[in-house]
Amino acid sequence: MSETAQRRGRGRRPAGEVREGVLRAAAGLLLSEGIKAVTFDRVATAAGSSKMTLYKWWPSAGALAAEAYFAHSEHQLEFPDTGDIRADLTAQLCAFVRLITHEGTGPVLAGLIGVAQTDPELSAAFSEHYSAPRRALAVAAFEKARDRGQLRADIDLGILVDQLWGACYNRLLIPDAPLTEDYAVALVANALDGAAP
Amino acid sequence: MSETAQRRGRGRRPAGEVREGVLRAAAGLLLSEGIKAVTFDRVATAAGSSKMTLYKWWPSAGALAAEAYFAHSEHQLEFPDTGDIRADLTAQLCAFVRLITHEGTGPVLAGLIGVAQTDPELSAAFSEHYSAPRRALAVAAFEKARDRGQLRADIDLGILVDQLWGACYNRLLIPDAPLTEDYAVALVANALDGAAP
DNA sequence: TCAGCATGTGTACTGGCTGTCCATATGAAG
DNA sequence: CTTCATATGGACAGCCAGTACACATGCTGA
Repeated sequence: MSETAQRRGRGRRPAGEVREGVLRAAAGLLLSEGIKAVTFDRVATAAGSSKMTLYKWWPSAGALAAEAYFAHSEHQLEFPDTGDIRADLTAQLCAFVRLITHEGTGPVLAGLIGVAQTDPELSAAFSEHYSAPRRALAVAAFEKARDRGQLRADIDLGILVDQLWGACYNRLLIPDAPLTEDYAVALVANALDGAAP
Repeated sequence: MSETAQRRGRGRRPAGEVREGVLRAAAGLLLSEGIKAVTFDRVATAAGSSKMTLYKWWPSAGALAAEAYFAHSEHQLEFPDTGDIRADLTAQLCAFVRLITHEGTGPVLAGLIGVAQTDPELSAAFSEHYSAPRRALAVAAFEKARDRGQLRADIDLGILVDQLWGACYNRLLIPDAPLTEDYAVALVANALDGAAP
């Protein structure tokens, strides 16, 4: 698991080397045992490093977990753009549902969001490196669709993001109802066509 | 703060009396210092009780916090029913937004949902006593509206719940965009009328 | 090439929280 | 009133966060 368990002794080590080892160890713990396992103590032990080093570089265990997650899983950010917003949205949202219903990803993502509620540093890192860029990308795609005349000009595109991805996050975080690809398909239809007759 | 700090000595005490004191102490900690302050240790100390007692009655500190929250704040469950689903929804969602943007409620609710991601007992309690009943109530209101012809017959009403309340929860838990009453109004319009031209 | 320094690193320690064991005071049953 | 079952409380070990201090090593200047 941790191939660099033997310490090299005290003193200074190349920063990048230790940093990479710590992130690898954190990612390993995060993916195998969940967010609760990502503590400074355990990561330091697994990386053959010292807690003091981690405290110097990361403000909280949650922030470390977030960086490890983002570095480990460079998920695709590109938004398909075939010119048909309905098809593009359906494809993108189905892919998103597949991602967050995957056993190794959904709980980890949910755990990160969960800890973010009481860890401001993790919250900031999550927003900066994950949620905000993805929101911006979706809004940009919506703007192009609106310019093509596929979306009404008078609606707030940010709201549309919440109605689609936010709805999925809701079923991930508050699992009172199932989260399936059929759900994603129906979600797109609902959002575009409306619920009124 | 805790008027019953003096212990009555060892031995058995009336269960209801202790239980109520514990819940009061837990609610106090939850509302004043947040979910992180609701630990078995601190609640037991504040209630003048013993940790062992808490372990016997609650499976986790999160479950205790949830029960304290639900018992302390018996939020209104009634759904307005004036016959106009658009007006009723707007009123209900605005009230919801007011509730979760209130300084003393929003962070607490977000904290509970956050901890629920890694606390199965809290997750179950939250679903059973909070989210599921509210979802059922909303779906019931939607069914009445649909029978009145105010909603299309072919849509999944559960999805509509996610698109409205889920969108709000999304802005509560992943605060990349502001959460206002204007937002709630626009949300209802979007959900009912759709985003397509 | 080598010495000195600044910097990052490791050890040790305190304090808080979790989860459990065991003695015991008390409410309830007979 | 006596006896018993049971809830209660104190104590304890283990894990983790966060900090203070000693020190080895990579870098810089001569």
